[in-house]
Amino acid sequence: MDSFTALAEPIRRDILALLRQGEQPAGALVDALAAPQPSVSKHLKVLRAAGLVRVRIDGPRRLYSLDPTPLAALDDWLRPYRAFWADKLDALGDHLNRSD
Amino acid sequence: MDSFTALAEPIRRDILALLRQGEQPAGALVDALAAPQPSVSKHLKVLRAAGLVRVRIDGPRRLYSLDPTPLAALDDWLRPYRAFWADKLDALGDHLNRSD
DNA sequence: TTGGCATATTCCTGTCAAGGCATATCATGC
DNA sequence: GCATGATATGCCTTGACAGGAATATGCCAA
Repeated sequence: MDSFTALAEPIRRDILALLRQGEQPAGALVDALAAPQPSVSKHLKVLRAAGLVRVRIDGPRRLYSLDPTPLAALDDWLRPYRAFWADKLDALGDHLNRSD
Repeated sequence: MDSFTALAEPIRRDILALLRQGEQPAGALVDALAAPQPSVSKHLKVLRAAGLVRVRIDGPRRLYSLDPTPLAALDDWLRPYRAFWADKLDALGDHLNRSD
């Protein structure tokens, strides 16, 4: 599954957001998300397949961490579009929300 | 449909890429993509619903153009992750700085 | 108003992925 | 080895969505 598709699911974006705090065991994610354990496990599998997270085995636990590579690729994908909202800012006078 | 989901379909990203060249009638997109006309029309509808394109009526034609607003939001969504690939360049695995 | 071109919509069907539940695997401590 | 906790996997059902073909709508010209 490509990273665009992997990111299409809200709960998977929530997982990534949680992993910004650093490496975490799967159980911590289950607790934080208040989602069924098998569901989280399956979403983690998708994120792994898309290269968005890495897993490290620590005894009985799996420690998940963010792998930013596909996000950097997404950033790259956005590049040719940036001129468009830069233009919009100039032309329409800064009513694009920059505080968010 | 949210923009993440809208962007998950490759042909829709192709449409956006074509629209970087500027406003174009639906028919030009059909030709460029070599896809069935109803298919392109339906994908344009999804892109419209997600706010990624605007449409302007010109006689019998519909002229589509890029609306960068959701892409700017995506750029914003990426922001808290940028530190991660910046860090990766500096020092591997050093995610201790919680800048967010 | 009729015909023709451009585009949208509808219906149908197949596929793929998510959710829920049960169960399997794996490592650890006793 | 056995029980236990942590995590993954399998099966099943359901719903969402894409593709294709046919048709509808809308606009214009003659």
